[in-house]
Amino acid sequence: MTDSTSHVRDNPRTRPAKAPLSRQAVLAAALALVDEVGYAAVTMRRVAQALDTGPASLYVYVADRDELMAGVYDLALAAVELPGPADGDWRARLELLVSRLIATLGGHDDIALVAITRVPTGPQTLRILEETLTLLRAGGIDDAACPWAADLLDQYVTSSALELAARLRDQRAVTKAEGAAEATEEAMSRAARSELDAVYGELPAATHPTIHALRPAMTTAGRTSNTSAAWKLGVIIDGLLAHHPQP
Amino acid sequence: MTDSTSHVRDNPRTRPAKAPLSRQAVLAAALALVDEVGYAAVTMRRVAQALDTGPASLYVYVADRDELMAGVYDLALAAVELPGPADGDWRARLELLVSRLIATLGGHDDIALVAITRVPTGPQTLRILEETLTLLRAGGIDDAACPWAADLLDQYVTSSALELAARLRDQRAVTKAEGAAEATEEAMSRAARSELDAVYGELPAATHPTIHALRPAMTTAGRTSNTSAAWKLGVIIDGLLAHHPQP
DNA sequence: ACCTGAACACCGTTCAAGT
DNA sequence: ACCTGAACACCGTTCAAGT
Repeated sequence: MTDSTSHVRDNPRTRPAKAPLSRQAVLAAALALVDEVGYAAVTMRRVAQALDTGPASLYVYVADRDELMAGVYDLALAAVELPGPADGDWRARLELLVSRLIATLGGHDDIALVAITRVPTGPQTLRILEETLTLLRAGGIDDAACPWAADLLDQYVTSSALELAARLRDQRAVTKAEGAAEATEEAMSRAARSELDAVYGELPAATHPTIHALRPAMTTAGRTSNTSAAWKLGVIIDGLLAHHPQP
Repeated sequence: MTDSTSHVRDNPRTRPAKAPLSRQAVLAAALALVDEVGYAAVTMRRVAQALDTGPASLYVYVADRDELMAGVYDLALAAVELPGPADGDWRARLELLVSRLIATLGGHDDIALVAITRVPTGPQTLRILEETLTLLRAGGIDDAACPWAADLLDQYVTSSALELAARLRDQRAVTKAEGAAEATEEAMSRAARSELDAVYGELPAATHPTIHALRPAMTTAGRTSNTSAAWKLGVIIDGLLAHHPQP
């Protein structure tokens, strides 16, 4: 559709007043593209195109694609509101913060991949780290253990966000494929899960007795439901409270 | 160096008896390349080159790059030995299994990225899942919770392997940069950590009081040391034992 | 001084044409 | 029947040449 109107958009007279390029504009355009075409498909060329310029122009504002994506990651985190006193004690607030982080990051496709390649250090990341450490301390976690605990929670957030993003991707693919008629959760349960169910379900008891025995549990509940997410986070926090390594 | 001898290697008479192509040969060549040039730099063209053929020939044995890497991932897991009765009770065995998984995957650069994009279902993956579930059951974890617990452990393994891979990459870069004279652990502590230390260390108490207060803990111990890995795994297992969600 | 067109050195994947 | 050369449609990044 861009082609049919390109000579109109290219015309300086009809072009929508093209705001001057800036780092913020580049990051915002890239984040919008992540949502539209997916993380992997966001190329320097496509970002440039969205900004009505050439790819070379982006390098005035970002060092390379990696650094651009790190900026997008931090920009996405700006939408995460910190829980307040009204949200309960430290544990309730920490659980709320973590679930907001997973929902926000997972809502921008695979943007959480940024946190896997490098340790993010943007202002929004630091804002959330500060809050996480504060809540952990309020929970009585040893000062020496707090950074490790925050790191563990971060690993959990990142991998959960990527799992959520994959789930949403599957969901979109299915609803798009089948005329978008059925409920979203229902649609997903057959598509993405059916192949995995087939793998686990057909393993013979002779070679994989435990997987075979747990077959109903492995399929019914779903590996990445909302209840499993809450359960996992509960495990980690209970573990933080229970774990006292031999001194 | 390939150039100087290319006309010799290209000569069928001097070429080392080029084994016939097979899926196993392709996977093995790709795994060797992952170790040599890194996960991101393993291209279809480079794998083909290592096998003295063209990239198109690979598509007889693998569907695409993603599926090739999934095969490499499973191949890498073949080296993981399952703990036996001599290794202690279920918990000791589970801890040993997890640390072997992290060490093995992390030793092949970013190969663990495979487990983030898709849920691996290769034979080696299933062998290890079977053992993990067996150990969890032996530990008294509820049948219904075992798949979730295994999933949580898998998230921990994957992200820890990627952290380890990043640490080893930094280490190699530093030791290579400075004449390879000093001890490896020592070399790393200044390079990869110093920039992160700078970020945390220079945050003012006014805006980030907790990070500021915990500054010594965040730098001294290191975010990804062996002790922190053991601590984190201990937290998760203690959490699995302590967590009993409201019924 | 700032911007960018064009080029460089790559990619994954396909398929017609060969053996 | 099997294999692959050559081509297609892309990449990220650089830099000389323009304004």
